[in-house]
Amino acid sequence: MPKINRTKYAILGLLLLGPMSGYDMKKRFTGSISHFWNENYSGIYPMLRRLQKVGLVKKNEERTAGKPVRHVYTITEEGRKQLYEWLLLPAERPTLRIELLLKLFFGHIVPEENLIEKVEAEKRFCDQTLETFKGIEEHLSSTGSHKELPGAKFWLITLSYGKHYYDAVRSWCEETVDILRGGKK
Amino acid sequence: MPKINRTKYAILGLLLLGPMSGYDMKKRFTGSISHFWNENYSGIYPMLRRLQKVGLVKKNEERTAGKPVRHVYTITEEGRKQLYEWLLLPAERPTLRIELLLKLFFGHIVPEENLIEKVEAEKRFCDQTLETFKGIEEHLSSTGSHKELPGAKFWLITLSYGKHYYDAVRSWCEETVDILRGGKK
DNA sequence: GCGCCCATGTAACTAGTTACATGATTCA
DNA sequence: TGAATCATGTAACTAGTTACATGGGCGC
Repeated sequence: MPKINRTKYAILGLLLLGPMSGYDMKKRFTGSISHFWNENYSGIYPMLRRLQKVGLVKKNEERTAGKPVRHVYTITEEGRKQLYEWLLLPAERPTLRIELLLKLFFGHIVPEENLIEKVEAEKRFCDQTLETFKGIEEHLSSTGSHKELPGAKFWLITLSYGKHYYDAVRSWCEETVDILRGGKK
Repeated sequence: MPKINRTKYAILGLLLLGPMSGYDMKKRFTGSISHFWNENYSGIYPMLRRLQKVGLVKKNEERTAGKPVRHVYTITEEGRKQLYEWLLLPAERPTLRIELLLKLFFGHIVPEENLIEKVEAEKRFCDQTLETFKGIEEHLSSTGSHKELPGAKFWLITLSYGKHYYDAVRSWCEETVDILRGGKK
């Protein structure tokens, strides 16, 4: 089986939220969905052109005085259909490459203090991310901006995944620091 | 900053466990460390040659009657030094691309039963993996094969990460199935 | 005047996956 | 006799990252 191009579907999917430009998409990928997906400009722009060429999206140019031209894309019926087909397929699992664990696995040759630093950095990252999630949730419930999304439920589900995940990693970090400190020879 | 080649260090690191062939390495990558790292033959063999050429590993050919020649590699002092330098550096975080979440995020256009299936498949995967971990742990404690590794402690730490992770995802799956079933319109 | 935001994109590179290619031995 | 394991590797492709390139507007 050849590898499926997920950038294509990530882009088509974003267009379900409404017409937008490549720049808008990048903002989404850096924002609240960054904890489970990301794309760079160098993936987005060429893909948008390709999708336009084969008729899965339509382009409109928006001109506002004193601002750069915006290339705003809309999903077509055919685009929607192909996205739908892909959504039905089983989700492929990512092959993990967790550098932190690789470094810990070979950790017996470096000073333990160095390992502890790494684990604590990871913990700080978890804390930060969990804070961000809290902020997003509050923002969502207070402003009622869930109307922006056609499926706020699904959006909460992905957020919940993040919470479970970072909570788990966070407590692993705590345990691990204890082991590393306590188990000192 | 240019991207660092982690395959290089994954291979050098494995050689800390003792001399081995590319084939042996692949077995490790498919075995008990597969939950945090993987490499394919197509990454391993060319890298071993490259590492040999620059003197980070040494090759010995082992001939056994009736068996293919084994190319057994050993890490050199210089290899160990370079690995050490890399181990000290902060671990880079992977950019996540979780297809399941992407599909759920756009899930409002497909039948919910299809989404539930995907989440349940994920749960089954977690259960399976957790079972495997249990097996590994038992095997380790019963046979005392932890002597095989220079740092059994670190090995348990990586295993524990996996347990935390899959436990968390597993309970997220349960919650999510409930939401999807209960929240039916 | 500086830096950030808006907004578009390309070029060059690095990494990663899959398919291809070969062939002996061992075990059921 | 057929599948699995041992054992090596290459070729072709796909995906992903970083650096490069440009330029106006806005706020401090």
